[in-house]
Amino acid sequence: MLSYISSLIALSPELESEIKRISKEITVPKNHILTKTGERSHNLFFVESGTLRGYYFQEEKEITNWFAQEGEFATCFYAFIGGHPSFESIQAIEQTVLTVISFEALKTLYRNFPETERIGRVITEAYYMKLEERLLNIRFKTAKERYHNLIESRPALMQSASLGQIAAYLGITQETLSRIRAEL
Amino acid sequence: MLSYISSLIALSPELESEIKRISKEITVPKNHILTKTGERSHNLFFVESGTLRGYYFQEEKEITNWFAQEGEFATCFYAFIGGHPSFESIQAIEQTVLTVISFEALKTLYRNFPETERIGRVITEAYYMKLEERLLNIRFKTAKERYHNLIESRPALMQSASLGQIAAYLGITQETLSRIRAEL
DNA sequence: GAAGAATTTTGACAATAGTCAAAAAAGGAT
DNA sequence: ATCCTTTTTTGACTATTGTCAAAATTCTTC
Repeated sequence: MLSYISSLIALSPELESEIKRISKEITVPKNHILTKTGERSHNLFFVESGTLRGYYFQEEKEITNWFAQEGEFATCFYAFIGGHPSFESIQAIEQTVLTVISFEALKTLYRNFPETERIGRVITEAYYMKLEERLLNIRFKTAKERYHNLIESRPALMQSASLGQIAAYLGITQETLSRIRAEL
Repeated sequence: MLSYISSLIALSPELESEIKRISKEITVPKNHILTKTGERSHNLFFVESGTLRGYYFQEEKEITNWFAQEGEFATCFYAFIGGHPSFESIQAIEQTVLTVISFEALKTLYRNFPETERIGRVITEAYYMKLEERLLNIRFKTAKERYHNLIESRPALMQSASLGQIAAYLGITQETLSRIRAEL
């Protein structure tokens, strides 16, 4: 995480040691749940290796909303920007190494090192742009195109995520995805 | 705009007069273009009455990306969060009364009245949640459901926006929308 | 108010994606 | 290795949406 952050802002030795102090690295096994729907205490995660997914329930069914892989930040974004309770759960879909910072610690960091506010902005921006891109994709591309896009942009996902998770993410049924896959 | 802002943060007399000083109300006619793709100087708009649309070109075709109506903020959001050049254009689709604040003035406002940062956060949040909702809609609802949703949530849009604009916004073709409409 | 432009509707057809049900394959635990 | 569970694939059929072309309607402008 530090090397990623240092690509965003200048990292003074004091700031670096402060970030080290408030963050901790953890390793979670496959299927481990990091955040549950409705939870009020929030963390910002940075994926060092492995994969996380964000999901929630809709009409009894689990809907996978996003994936985060190596080098990406992940959090319940709605809670991140608004301080609301999380409406989605976050789960590791394979063994994952994470750096964790609590929202409280992050706020204190913003106060003591104002230049770190940029981190928050960059996360917001990245989240928003990804969402925008997905919306365009789904509005104007066929399921097949979206699937091939996903393979290109996140090849590693194909190993770790299940068909059902990928299908929900792409907004299609499992069966359709299975057929698209068989075609090649 | 002031009455909307006062619902978000306490509005001291000084802050109120400062906002009045840096913002100006303008009236633009139908089809007037407020922001062009690629522009570097940006404004935040607040719609007092009327309707704006954000759009851009993709493969020669104009794609309507969003609508903003009475009581909503509108801007090229990507530029708003990241300070990038605008990738979309903003146009009034009917006679529209707007309050305008430039990004520069807004930054100065943030500095002088830190409580106004909340405004930026609320705008970000609203934008993000709307986008998220749209993505869910389009992932799991049929064109018909999405159209009826839109009628419910923005009845006034049906008068001011053209069929093609609404169709692009919903991610369907004009013909399909026309047929959905005819069914009732 | 007529001519021309733009927008909307309709038709016929094709392609895409969904549904429900069952079979096949893969993964885990004992 | 075998049984059990979960995931993935396949089949048959249906529903939804897109495409291309033309007709009808509405909106502008002179």
